[in-house]
Amino acid sequence: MLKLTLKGGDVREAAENSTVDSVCRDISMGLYRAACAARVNGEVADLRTVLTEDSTLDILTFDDLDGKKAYWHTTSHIMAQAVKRLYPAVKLTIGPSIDNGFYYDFDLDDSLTLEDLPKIEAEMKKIIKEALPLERFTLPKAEALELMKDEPYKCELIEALPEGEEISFYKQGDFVDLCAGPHLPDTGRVKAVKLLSVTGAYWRGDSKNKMLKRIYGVAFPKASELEAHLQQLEEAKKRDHNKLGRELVLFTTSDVIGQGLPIMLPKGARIIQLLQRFVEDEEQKRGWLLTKTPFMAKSDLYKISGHWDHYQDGMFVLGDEEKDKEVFALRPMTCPFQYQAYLNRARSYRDLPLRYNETSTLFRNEASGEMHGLIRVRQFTISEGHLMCRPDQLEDEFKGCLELAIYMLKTLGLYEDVSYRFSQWDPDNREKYIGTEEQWDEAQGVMQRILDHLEIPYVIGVGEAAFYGPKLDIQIKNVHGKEDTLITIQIDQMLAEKFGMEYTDADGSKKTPYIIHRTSIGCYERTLALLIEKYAGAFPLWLAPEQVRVMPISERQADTATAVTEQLKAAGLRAEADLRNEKIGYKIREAQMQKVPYMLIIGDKEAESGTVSVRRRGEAGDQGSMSVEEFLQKALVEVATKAR
RNA sequence: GCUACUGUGGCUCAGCAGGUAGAGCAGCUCACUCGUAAUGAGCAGGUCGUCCGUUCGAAUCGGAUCAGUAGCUCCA
Repeated sequence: MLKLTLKGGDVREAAENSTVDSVCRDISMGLYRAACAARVNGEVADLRTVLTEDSTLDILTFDDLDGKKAYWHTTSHIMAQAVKRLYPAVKLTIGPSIDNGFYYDFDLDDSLTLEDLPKIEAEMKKIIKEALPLERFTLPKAEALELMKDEPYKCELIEALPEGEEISFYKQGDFVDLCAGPHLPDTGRVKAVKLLSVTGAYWRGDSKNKMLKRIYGVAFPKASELEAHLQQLEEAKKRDHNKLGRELVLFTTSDVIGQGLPIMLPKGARIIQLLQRFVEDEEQKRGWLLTKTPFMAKSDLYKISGHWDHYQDGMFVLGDEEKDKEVFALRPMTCPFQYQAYLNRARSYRDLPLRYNETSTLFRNEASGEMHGLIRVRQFTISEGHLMCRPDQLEDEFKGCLELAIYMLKTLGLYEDVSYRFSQWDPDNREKYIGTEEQWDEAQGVMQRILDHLEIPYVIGVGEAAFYGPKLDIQIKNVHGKEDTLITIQIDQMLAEKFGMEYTDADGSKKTPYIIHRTSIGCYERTLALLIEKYAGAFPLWLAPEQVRVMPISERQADTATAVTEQLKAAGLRAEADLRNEKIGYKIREAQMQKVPYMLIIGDKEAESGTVSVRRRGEAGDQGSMSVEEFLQKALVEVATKAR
């Protein structure tokens, strides 16, 4: 008998060579039905795995991440089988599970659109009904290639595997796929499936390769869970900043202005102004010195920095090098400009750290398909900063930059939604970067020591570094689950060297300073986008473009309403009066839709007693009456504390 | 840039086997007027993204282009 240590620490006996599946059945039929995969001695494995030794055994259900992955991965195989049945000429590539479902990439010459998905779903349902068992087998490389001889992409994958390795396959009915597993025991385990979208995707993620057709989908053990998930996707779409931001008249775009060039309307511009004032004031408190540098420079500057060689496609170049005496380019980054400020005079070790900040507008010629609402644009304004310091100051200064970023995120209420990425270079893609291997090892080593010392929980992003150095990126997901960088803090010595930046140390020797590139709140457009989604347009009082709407119940209180509005405005609140002859319910409805935080309602009773009936956005009914002064004090405190 | 989809008044949409546009909301005007998410009536508003083509005739068909969306690649 084998001794199996289960999740709770319970030990269970099982006959030698029994399968995980049969152990599940012994434990309970409920578990047997819910099981998706197992973790045997820490390794994720199929339920059909044969147990040959004493082991630890975790049964993974759909509630476990790895259980979900097996479930979705099997669903992707079912989809591939269905597509193969409907389109026999299709060539299979890869089809993994992802965070929120699965996809499969197909090479198919026929067109494939959203309208084809129900047909594929119907075929999948047949396969599910057939409850085909998934059987695992392995082959040596030569035989694997022979088996997959009609699947060129599979052969390419097999060729890349090391010699001598047994290659695993999964077979369900007449469908065989190269796959490491694990998988559900049979296709009948999948219950509710929905195919969501069909898009293009490059083979092996390389834009030089052929573009394949990718189908995304999701599946759940219960139809009700699928329904709830689809409902959630619909709800998320309602928070989409690109829709909400336009509805709430925060921004717009114009065909004749161009792609990636949003127009900030008064309400959006006000929010950005509030954010900028907040950031600049906070940076000043923390010892940052504001610069204002030009939006463009001669090509000479970018030739020194390396932008000309490494970033020219991303820049808006004004003029033609062949014809014109001088060629300019709009700045894609602030670094070389602020370096010129440093180079203004000789620097001593006593001058360091030197912290330069700037509310900096940048221009990047993004490829046409990259633009997205306010998240990815061609002109944006960033809370930029460059900090020059000595090696002995580097860690403290890095920490200071990080603390500032965290303070900003916490104030905005975004902190709980972010994650850290340590973005490193890709040594196999040298032409993307400047500097030597030694310089990269050095810079990344320094950064890693600091991150580990500060106990920052990060994931490593290989190939995500800037061309001049490694980055700590603070990542955030938008309403569709797509991740973007909100904030970045970088360590760089290479550009400092290129620009001949130095300081005189205590011993009289010339040294190159470390430079920290950082942003405190990211770029305002992107941050605004994420705030719109975070709050579904209902901004905290301190950021709301309109903070108070004053509403007389009838014409009789119009003068009082005007006077109250003026009083609030004089005290610094952004207040508007709604003097239209509309029913009070109608006015409230409109203010609610526009997400105005406070509504002040004035009837005869209030007008006579000098009070207002206060209603808070999103709440049913009024909070009660109070004097205008009392409301004003309350509101001003809420603004000052930046309450959320 | 690539693969697909989309583009009708400020917004949401109808009209599309080709015969020169229709609704609701918003706007404006008038009437009503004291109580918590839509008071009533009327008016006005569109060269159907743009350009070229097919046709006696195009919002409807074809092409190009611009813009938007999803994803890929790239990136803050």
